[in-house]
Amino acid sequence: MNFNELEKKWQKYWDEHKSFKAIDESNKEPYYILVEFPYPSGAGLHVGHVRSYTAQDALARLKRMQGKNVLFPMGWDAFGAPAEQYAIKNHIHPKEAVKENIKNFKRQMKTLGFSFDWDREFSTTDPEYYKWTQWQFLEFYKHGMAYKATVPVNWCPNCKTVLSNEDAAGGVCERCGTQVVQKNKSQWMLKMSEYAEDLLTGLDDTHFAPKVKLGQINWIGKSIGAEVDFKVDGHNESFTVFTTRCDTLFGATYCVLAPEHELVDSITTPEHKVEVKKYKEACLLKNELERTELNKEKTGVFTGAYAINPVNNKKIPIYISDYVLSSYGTGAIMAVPAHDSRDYEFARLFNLEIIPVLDGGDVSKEAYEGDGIHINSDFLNGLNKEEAINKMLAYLEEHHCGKKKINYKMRDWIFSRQRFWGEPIPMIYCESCGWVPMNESELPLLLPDVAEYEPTDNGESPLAKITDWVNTTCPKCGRPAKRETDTMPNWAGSSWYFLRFMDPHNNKEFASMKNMLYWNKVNWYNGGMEHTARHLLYARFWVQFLYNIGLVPNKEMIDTRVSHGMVLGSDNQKMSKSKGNVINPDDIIHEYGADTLRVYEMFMGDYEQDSPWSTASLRGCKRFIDKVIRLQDKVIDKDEYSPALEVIINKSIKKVEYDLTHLGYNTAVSTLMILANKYDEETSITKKDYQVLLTLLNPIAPHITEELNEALGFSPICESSWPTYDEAKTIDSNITIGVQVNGKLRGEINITSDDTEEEIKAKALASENVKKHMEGKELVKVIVIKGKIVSIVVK
RNA sequence: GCACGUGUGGCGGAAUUGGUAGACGCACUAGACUUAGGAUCUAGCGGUUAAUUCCAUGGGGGUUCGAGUCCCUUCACGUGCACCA
Repeated sequence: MNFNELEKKWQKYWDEHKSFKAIDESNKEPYYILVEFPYPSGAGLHVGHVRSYTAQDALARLKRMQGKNVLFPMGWDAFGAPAEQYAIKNHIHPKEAVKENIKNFKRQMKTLGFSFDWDREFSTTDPEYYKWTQWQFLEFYKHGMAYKATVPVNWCPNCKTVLSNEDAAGGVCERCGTQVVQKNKSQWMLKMSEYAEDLLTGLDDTHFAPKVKLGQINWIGKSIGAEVDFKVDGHNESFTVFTTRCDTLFGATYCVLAPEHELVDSITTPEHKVEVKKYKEACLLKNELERTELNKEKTGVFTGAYAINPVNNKKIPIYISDYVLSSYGTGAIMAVPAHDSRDYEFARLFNLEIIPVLDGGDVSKEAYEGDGIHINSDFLNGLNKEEAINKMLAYLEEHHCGKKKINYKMRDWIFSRQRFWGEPIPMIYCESCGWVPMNESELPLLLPDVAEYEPTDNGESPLAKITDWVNTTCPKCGRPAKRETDTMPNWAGSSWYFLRFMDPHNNKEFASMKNMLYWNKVNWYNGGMEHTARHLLYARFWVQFLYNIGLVPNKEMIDTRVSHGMVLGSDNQKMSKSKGNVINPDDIIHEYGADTLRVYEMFMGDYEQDSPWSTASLRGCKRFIDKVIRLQDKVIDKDEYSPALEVIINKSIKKVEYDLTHLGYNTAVSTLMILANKYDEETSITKKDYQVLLTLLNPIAPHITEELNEALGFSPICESSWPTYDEAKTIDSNITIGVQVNGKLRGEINITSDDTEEEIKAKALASENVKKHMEGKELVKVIVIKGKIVSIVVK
């Protein structure tokens, strides 16, 4: 039978026997393995998907054999811009395109033999699913967590559309090349910043990889500092700055406001008005990333106004500059040019005063990070950083001009998109009642069928053009009202899909507490490195909110998060059509079989690192599978391990089991290659020897191993148990270790497991080459590391 | 710029976490079998040397009996940075 036939045969077997069905509330211990569901693009499954799905599939198959009730689901994250773009181009409803793409993705996944529980499949675009996404949005709203605010967006005046930062890279529209401007838009926001501290502390309840935790921590960006109030000279107004170093206040020689700061217009003196206006306009053309680029030349203008430094009443000038962001802190800073490189650069540019307040070098000497004691600082002189901060905080609070303040970089979540292909936000605007939530009973609010998907002239979602849909009545007062035409971001549906998998067909709740309590948490969540900051943070925020209103059982619903590297083209670059380096899994499966592709993708390199494609290396994996097949000719009918193979078999079971649960897929494969090579050296192997190899390989290459196992007369591996190993039999009785003299390897000795330290020492000193290198020297000491090495020190 | 990650043979990568650097695989070389080979088998495969001689894990320094692994410093590349998913 050729591999394509036998793969189909087993895929059919698994389907018909529902071999991978997860049973709600079974007596077995639950184990929930989640791999990020894909965006079903027209390009079909990427070999990168194959890598991570195979890895999780292997884990799922292992855990099932270990007696766990495994939940390993798959679905589709199908809302989003690409489908909408495709629809605009081809005048086809995204719904139709998505249906086709899902069909193709699913076909491909089936040919790879992934052990998903297909009974739990859904798409975020299913009304039965997005009904609950909308319902949850209403919960956010009802609990005061959703609100409208005006925020600047990237706007292309030519395409008349809102652009992502990515589409507006370099300040020009990616599609038409027009200069992008910043435009204010009223958007729905979720109060994620309120959860900053909880999202930070919640990490303690998870087992995310350290770098994943760090990503979360950095995104949240907590900093402890102070707010300091500055009066504007000659005005009644004052403004507040945020600083993490209030102890350097005596060194503050000027202030900078963000160009958008609300005070700018009122404090600017008449003779500076024109210049300030011009500068503000220029800033509108830049996005945040460009503004904060440190290596660019600092720019700014003087407002003509002065602030009063609250600790010494000195008049210091107020500038505006785009290196200060309105979105961080208070949108205003006090500048301490002696100890901050950005402030220093700015001060040099405008010839502003520089007063060092920390001993031990100023910024011009490139040594400003040192926390020297305070100088030129009145009551802080002689104090170190911590003492000075505390004393300054006490001073500020006592004089009512500042206070301790914790600041977070993380902002509220902008939840509106001016797009068609997303979940409609179930809110209605009524002239007399304002924003009114839809009645829950009317959910889902369906996306209408329309012919045109282009945005409107003022950048609103195409939904705004569908007056039938937009015009409705106010749920509160019954008068004519209009629906919100913005839709939700793609992140919405993926923020809670893992909960739905626990109870995917529930039409009364998004998921029952009963099911969520049974499955408890996602034990193992795999996804791309690029999602470890945002998607994970959004999902955790969403869950924590649901937890706080009593709808989910745990504050954190994801226990372990791991991430995978990309599969690059053979040219070591990201695969892309334009580079012509794309590998289509269909072609590989057809020519080499799914098992070969699976083994290769596990073997190709460190799972967490990017790895380039190599068809030559893939062929090597095909040879390995062929070797495993050939080994069946050596099988003799005997139901115990060959004595000569017992140790390596026990070692291999242990190693493969460890590797499959610790992201060591490549070394799991190499362990099995070594085992197969060892078998190959024998003239015969027993049935049991062969069976254990097939079982260990099964999670990675499920089809061929089932076939060979069946030929042995055994029942299917997917219904069997994972082999156990005997720790005592994983240790070789004779091993070779190295002997070093003064740190250099000078010989090898054979030792047995019951050699004493003295015996090992004696063997080492008796070794010919060792003796040669010790000649005429005085023995200082001999270090014996059991089972590893002997190190001899001579003088 | 900030954050994170990565640098080991011709290539992908191993290294039990401080203990024989280069497992396993690819590519390559020589040979065997062969009408044939993208098959199989055997041997070799970091550089260097008369030599298990010396040098080698991006570069430089340090700690240690011993460093790819720890510390300091430096260079290069990759990824993310809030409307791509």
